[in-house]
Amino acid sequence: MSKRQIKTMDEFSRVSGISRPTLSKFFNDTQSVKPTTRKKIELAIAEYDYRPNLFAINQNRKLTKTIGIVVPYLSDPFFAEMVRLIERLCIDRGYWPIVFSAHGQQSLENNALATLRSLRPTGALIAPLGRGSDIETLETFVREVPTVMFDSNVKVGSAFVGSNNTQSIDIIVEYLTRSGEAPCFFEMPPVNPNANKRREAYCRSMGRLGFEPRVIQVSGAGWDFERIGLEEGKRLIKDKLLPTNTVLCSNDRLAVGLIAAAYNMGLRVGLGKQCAIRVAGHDDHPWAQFTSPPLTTVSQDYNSIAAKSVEILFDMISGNEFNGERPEILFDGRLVMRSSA
Amino acid sequence: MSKRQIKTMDEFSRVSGISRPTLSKFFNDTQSVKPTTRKKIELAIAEYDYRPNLFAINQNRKLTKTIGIVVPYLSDPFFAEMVRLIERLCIDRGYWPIVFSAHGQQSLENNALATLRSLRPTGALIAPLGRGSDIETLETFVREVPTVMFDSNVKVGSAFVGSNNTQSIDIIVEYLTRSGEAPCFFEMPPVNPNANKRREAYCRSMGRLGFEPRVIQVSGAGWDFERIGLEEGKRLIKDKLLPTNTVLCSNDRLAVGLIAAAYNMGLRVGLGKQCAIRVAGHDDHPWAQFTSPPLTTVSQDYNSIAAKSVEILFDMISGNEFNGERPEILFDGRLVMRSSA
DNA sequence: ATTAAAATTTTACATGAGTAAAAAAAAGTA
DNA sequence: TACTTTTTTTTACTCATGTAAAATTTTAAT
Repeated sequence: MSKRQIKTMDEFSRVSGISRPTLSKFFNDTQSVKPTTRKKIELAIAEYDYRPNLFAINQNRKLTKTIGIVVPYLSDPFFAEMVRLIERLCIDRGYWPIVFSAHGQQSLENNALATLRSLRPTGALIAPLGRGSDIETLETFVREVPTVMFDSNVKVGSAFVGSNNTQSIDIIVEYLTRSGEAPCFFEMPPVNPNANKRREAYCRSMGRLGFEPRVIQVSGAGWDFERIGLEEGKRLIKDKLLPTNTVLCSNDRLAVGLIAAAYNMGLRVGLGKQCAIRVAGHDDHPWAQFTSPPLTTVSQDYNSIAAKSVEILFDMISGNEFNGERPEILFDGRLVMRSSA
Repeated sequence: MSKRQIKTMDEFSRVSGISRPTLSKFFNDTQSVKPTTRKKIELAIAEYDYRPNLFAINQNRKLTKTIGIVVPYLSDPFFAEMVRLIERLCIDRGYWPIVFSAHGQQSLENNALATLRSLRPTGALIAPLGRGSDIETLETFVREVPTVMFDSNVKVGSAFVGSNNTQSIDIIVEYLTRSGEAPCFFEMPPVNPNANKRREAYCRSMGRLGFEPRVIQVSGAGWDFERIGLEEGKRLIKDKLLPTNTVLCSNDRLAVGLIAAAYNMGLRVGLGKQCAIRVAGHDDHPWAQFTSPPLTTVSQDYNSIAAKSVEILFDMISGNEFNGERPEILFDGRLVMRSSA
């Protein structure tokens, strides 16, 4: 390594003795040049430590080889994990994923979309804020770049991949009623369509099983779900406002807060005789296994959602129109029985 | 909005009636053109929804206006939060932050550095993997781009910002010994210098206070700290291998696991008479407030670390050499008393 | 109205690659 | 060896913006 600093492909062409167009071919697809040439280039790279300038590369390509990923809240382990999976899948296909987080704010989501747009990406995978999203901005965006929406189904973009909330809520309600008292449903004001879907699914499931649905909606805004679960949970317990001793939470983060609240109020959580309250969640968040007691929940199929989103996106990119339809693919959840319910 | 699609600054120049160089000036610094001109441009932007192509912009600038952020593990809420703060600070200075996560793997860290390098960023903020980092790659990187290291002090790069582990461990050891039994120290094989610093600080503090230090190092690799805390914690409790009933964990994530382990083994955690074990952590992770019981810990000063890192980076970018010295700035921790210890 | 200063426009070239077409060289085959 | 096919080189143009220098226009001040 470390002769002099090579900055351009032209210089690198001179020192390596390979013509620039051939180098260009090589950097776009290593396999597209003869093995002997490839060897020579790879040796020269090792010696001069040259890498093409990403800006120059992407400016001129019509296919940018850039994929935008936008999530509402990167500090939420669900999205952190989804991003990890999606990033990997994009890299494997030779693309360059760029991640943006809206940090829960519409202005930042719009900002991310604007920045992303000016990168002229090949495609984008967006988990929108949901209720907080600026639909018009989203629509402008998807008109310009092939986009798959995931997680939260705002009706924009030409495809959606997410969880089958109806099915997943169904199995957990079914489990809870079967193993004990029928649950009430604990939620905060919905931030996205999933939350609504889940409440509706809960009501239907309860109805079908012959129980009266009981929805407890507490106040609270933002993405600080655990805090809301904790504070509102304490209040509900103190004022005895929970209609049942089995609580199905709209998501795991809320459940984490509620379990903390129960502990704080001296209520033992779990399914044993000596327990005062059962708590269940939804998502199988990374934290769910480390609550005390571990959280019974229903998992979202992270891997399938990520894989399918990416697959559909690349279908779209290669011109597949899905017969003019907007595919909506939902993956089933799986019951994860632990000891909180 | 929505006349025809404007794709280049040239087109935009024609439809807006403003010359291209003036537009260029405007997009680089809104304030650098006359108010009347600015108004005209802003109106035209609103009408035609034009944004300059980021690749073309950055290719040609010597100052790229791009800042790279590299963290070892984005799913760790500590880093997620740091990224959030740093991103914001960079944007406020008119720069474009790009985030990379090594996902705990050396190959991915190297990959991120390579990609970042080919973006020719103005500067970079790196929280290295630590023990898993490829020092040579890091050194090559920092030779080329102004870099501030944070969180984990591998001795590379021209500045470091992090926590004062000596001080922070000191106050929690002091608190624990003062309020009850002296703690043992629970750790896993160190992934970075912080872990070592903390163990050493623990031993010194204990020595100074006249206690015998007792370090319990369990096995386990990777970044799945909670799992290690849970599984090894269960083993330690079952086999009665904990030398004391007060445990100071090397970090909060380990403590989260240990609290779950204690619950699982029927041990009540807390500082009351009827509690069997006290658990304390380090970092004040976002989750620390939602364990059962809430975790007593010592906070890292997220805001100061982020702010100072960015400040120093921009100092470096504007040519400040710090008299040839490598500044190492450490922020003190603050004791966060909750009920786990 | 005159003059000076500030801002904008005109003109022209730079950046670092992608890419197309024709010519040349290398490899494979009969 | 001659011929065909594949690969590489040569040449030249493109992309969308940055940026410098000179000419022009606008604004402000006298």
